[in-house]
Amino acid sequence: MSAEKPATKMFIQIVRELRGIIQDEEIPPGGKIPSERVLAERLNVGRSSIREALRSLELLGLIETRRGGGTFVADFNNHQLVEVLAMFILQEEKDIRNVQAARMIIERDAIRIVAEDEALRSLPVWESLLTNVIMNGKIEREDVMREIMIASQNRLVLKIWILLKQYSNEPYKNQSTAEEQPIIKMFLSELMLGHTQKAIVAFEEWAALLHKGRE
Amino acid sequence: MSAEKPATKMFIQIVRELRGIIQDEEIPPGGKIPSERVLAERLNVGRSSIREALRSLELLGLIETRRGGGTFVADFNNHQLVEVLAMFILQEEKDIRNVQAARMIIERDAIRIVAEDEALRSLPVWESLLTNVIMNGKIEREDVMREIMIASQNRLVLKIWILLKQYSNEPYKNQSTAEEQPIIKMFLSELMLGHTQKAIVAFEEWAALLHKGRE
DNA sequence: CGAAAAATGTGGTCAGACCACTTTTGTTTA
DNA sequence: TAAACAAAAGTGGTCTGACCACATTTTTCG
Repeated sequence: MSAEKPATKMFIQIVRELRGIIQDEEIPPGGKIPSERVLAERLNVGRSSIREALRSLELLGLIETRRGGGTFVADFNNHQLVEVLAMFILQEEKDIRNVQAARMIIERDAIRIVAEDEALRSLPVWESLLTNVIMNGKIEREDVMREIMIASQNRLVLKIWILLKQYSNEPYKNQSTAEEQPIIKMFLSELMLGHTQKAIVAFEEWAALLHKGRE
Repeated sequence: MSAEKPATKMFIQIVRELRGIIQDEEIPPGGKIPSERVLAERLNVGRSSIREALRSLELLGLIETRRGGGTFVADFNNHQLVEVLAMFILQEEKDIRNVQAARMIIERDAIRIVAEDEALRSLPVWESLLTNVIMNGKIEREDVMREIMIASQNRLVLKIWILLKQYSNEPYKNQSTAEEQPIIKMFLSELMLGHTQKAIVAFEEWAALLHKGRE
């Protein structure tokens, strides 16, 4: 009949209440949430139910817990979510090429973002990297790309990138070879000039070079 | 076994083990997971710890539970994830933008891949979608993009896309408006013709249109 | 006053107990 | 034999109470 079932699971309900509490009491990121025992009494449920809800939120990276300390509202920027999902989703991906492809998609776009933004492409870091290549002749692709990923200012994408990087597990450790240097220089130069397409072309040549040297 | 200091939280560890079990025993989507009591004994932990892990995965929509029935691995799709994350994060407009941006990066590249491949852009599905737009006038952006993601043949990227989609999915099932239709038609046409740039431009106009209609 | 020590608070984990519900099993019956 | 029914077993849902390990606060004492 119309008898109200607990349509939503208890722990989902608790998640809702929790959000209400955080909101009503204006607990800021980093702020402390009432203890599990207090919450249990306040919401009239068992502590274990409270914990199930809290653990869920923790897995999502929405709260942090410190043993002996308490539970705190997390900084929304560290989603543990990505890692956990990766555990389930990436696991079965044996095909490294897919990972590599995914990574390049992200990298390519980050380059575009940086190149097309006056402020971003003017960051001193590119000049610094370029100088480094010319002077020392050694630089790692990963380091360059990390700077670009960071510059592109999307933490979520950065997170995914780092994750893919771990999974692709490539032997890119090599110092840049003499063959690589002119490409790197061109890449960075075009990037700083805001020539998106040329920068991406150079980027792809660079990638192809490394890839070729491995088979 | 020695007294190991669990660097990672117990319930996270259990999540890992769970993944291993699902993998090793090749439990398919919809398949049944061992009962909580069995798992507790098998992993030598308390049932409550098992439950905390399971509840976390349930919140992520990775498993389903049926009271009295059992626990089952789910098919990644519409589950609490969106709702819960929205509940906590939606206020942070910035994060949503990041998700949306990440999603568009992937979509844009998938379009490129399809458009630049003779065989892919010739798939009958595009003609079918186009017809659908013209005849019924209604089509969802999500459905179109899903076809493109699938066609681009990178399962990993497809999965990431699904994840991001859940994160950012707009609550409204907006049918395509009259305003949208010409853009959709142009998009699909250019795609089929292999005009990558034009297709992407149309794609972005489409996105902008949807985005605009929401503020 | 300041440092050491004790008390308190908090999350982490476990064990056991019911409950409500579903599935399986076993028995009876048409 | 086959269908229908009833009993038993299995499973998730929840609560309680008990320790533990660690962190913070309070008290005590030099």
